[in-house]
Amino acid sequence: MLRRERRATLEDVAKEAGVSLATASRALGRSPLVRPDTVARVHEAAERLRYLPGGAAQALASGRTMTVGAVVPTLDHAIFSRAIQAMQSRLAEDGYQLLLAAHNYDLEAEAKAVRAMLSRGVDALMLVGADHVAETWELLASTASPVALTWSFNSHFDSIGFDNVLAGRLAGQHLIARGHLTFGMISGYLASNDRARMRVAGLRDALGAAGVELDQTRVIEEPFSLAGGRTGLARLLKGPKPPTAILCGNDLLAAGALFEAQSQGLKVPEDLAICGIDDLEIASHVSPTLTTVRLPTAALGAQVAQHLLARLAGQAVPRRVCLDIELIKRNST
Amino acid sequence: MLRRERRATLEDVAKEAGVSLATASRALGRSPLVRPDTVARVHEAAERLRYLPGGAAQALASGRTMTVGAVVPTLDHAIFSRAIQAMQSRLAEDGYQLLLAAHNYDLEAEAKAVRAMLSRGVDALMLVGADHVAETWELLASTASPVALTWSFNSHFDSIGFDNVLAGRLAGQHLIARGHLTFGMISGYLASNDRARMRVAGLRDALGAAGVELDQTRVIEEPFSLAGGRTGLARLLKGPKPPTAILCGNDLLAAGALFEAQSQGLKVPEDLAICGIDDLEIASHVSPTLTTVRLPTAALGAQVAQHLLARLAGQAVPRRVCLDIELIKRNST
DNA sequence: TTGGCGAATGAAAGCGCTTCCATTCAAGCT
DNA sequence: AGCTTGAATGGAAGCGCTTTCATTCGCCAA
Repeated sequence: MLRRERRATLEDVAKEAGVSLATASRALGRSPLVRPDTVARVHEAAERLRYLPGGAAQALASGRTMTVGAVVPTLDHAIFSRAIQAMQSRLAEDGYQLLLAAHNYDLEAEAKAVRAMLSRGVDALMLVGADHVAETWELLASTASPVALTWSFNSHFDSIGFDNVLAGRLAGQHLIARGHLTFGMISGYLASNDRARMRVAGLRDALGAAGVELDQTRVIEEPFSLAGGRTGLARLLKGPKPPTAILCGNDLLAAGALFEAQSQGLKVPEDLAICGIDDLEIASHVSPTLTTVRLPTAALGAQVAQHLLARLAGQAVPRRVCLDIELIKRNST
Repeated sequence: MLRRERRATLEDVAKEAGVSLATASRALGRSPLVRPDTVARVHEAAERLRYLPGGAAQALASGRTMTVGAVVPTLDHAIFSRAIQAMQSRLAEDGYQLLLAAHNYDLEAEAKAVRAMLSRGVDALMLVGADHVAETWELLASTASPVALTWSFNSHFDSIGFDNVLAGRLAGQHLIARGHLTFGMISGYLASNDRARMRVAGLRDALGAAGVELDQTRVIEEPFSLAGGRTGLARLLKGPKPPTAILCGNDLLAAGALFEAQSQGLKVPEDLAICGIDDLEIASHVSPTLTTVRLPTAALGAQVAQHLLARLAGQAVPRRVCLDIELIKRNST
């Protein structure tokens, strides 16, 4: 049953339909210069031969690959996988494919991925954050393809993201308003992650405005996970004068902290207030439900796709899009 | 600062290095037929010109795209995003890129994605499950690229997965052993999802062996999410003679069911035993911790990549790989 | 009838690589 | 010295498309 015949080419189709290569190409490529009945003949021929266009040849001849690249830190966080999912659906609507790479917060690996994608050929590219090594910046600067930076902002490239400082600040103001005076923060690793650093800065900002200091030793770095949240809180509680309110870099950390607090016998929010960032599904299902700052990540993904698509279509687009974020007050604070 | 010079081509590099096109190509392509000092000269020239190979041309000339495609139902479940993440890392090690598409359990969309990838050009392809429309099967049968089906098995294509029936059966046997007699199952949607159907079958199997029936009305279909688990359990409890033990199609449903049980004042596991499938991180952090069947999804992803890579390298590989799964007993049963 | 024009089609030139084949040259033999 | 041999290199033919430019043809106005 193996068919060893070589894959049909456009030339075969043209022959089968009794037209020239050029006409066949135009007929399949929705060009307006072909008579409708010719278009039909060519399509039938293509169908009959089970013709599949050869992407490599198309790309070489046209200069377009119909592919968009995305380079993210990881897919292991719902945040990114959801954004990617949304982005891919939107791209697919316009016939674009998605080339994906994750670098696990290794910026050298990121540079390699960007280089590979640019070499491989992508019509546009999205990256996360504004923390990149020099090689990455050079690569981005020298490519002709549209580039979108996401999650945070940068003045040299189109950026679509949210105000991460504000996220920290909203949480901080809320906690201050609740009367807390001793704070802690459980963050992801700060190196290679400008988003995380900005959230800390935002919290510090809000506290500062109320005359409260956030001691550096009270900012704990842990992996973005439930386990990270648990050990993070455990570390915080071990110190002198444990905080009565903590902000977590994301909801996974927050949920982990919540579980740890409960297993240490602390009442949330009475003994300890916990605030997250992201608004993952889990935030509204744990008890107490989790106060958090909602980040519209699916929308982010869709917008990035939309933005890139528009640029590819030659349309004018804003160089900077800042999506709204919002504090969701629930019962953990 | 914009550089409008057209991107350097291999010909430019060859000229710069004072060698022929052929030699330049060989020098950059780790061919053994070039003198080391020539290789060095060419590399320096490439560096100097900031040469990036043109993927389209490489693909057209060599017939290899250095790209592997993956088509998954969704990235919104940790299960898939983790597998994809692992797969991508492994592929990257060998210089392959990952083209990704999600179809949201829409098998027609899946066929479109497969067609697009095959057309675009992928050297190998991975799909999830063995539920596919005719067009997909035809496409897979007529391509020369290696194909791997994952999660479940199929005799016509290489398959890498686990025994989903066994997953259901392990859970069922465990619950039976705990003395339960009235069961329910909260599953994802069964249409377009052979994995889900097999898990139900496995449970039914185990119960049957103990002389217990699983009524069809006790198999609830809900979206794979915490919310789905909640409403699923709520529906189950509303019926006559509510179950004392339930199996959930995945851990998200199980955690949701657990939250719902607790908010309805049921004690788990005393009043109700809950068992999940997947062993997500959350399973070991909720209280009571969740009994579940561990599926090695990250390993799955890595193995798929490994398998495809081996086939691309012309090595012999098993046509069927069944990964071990294991019941993890915790405190929810 | 003839010239002119636009619509539809065809011929052919690449796109930037890989790779087969031919060529060159130095070293190792007899 | 003359010949074989193998290593290193160059020449050139594609890979399968898109797109520019030229050509053909029918039709209308003159």
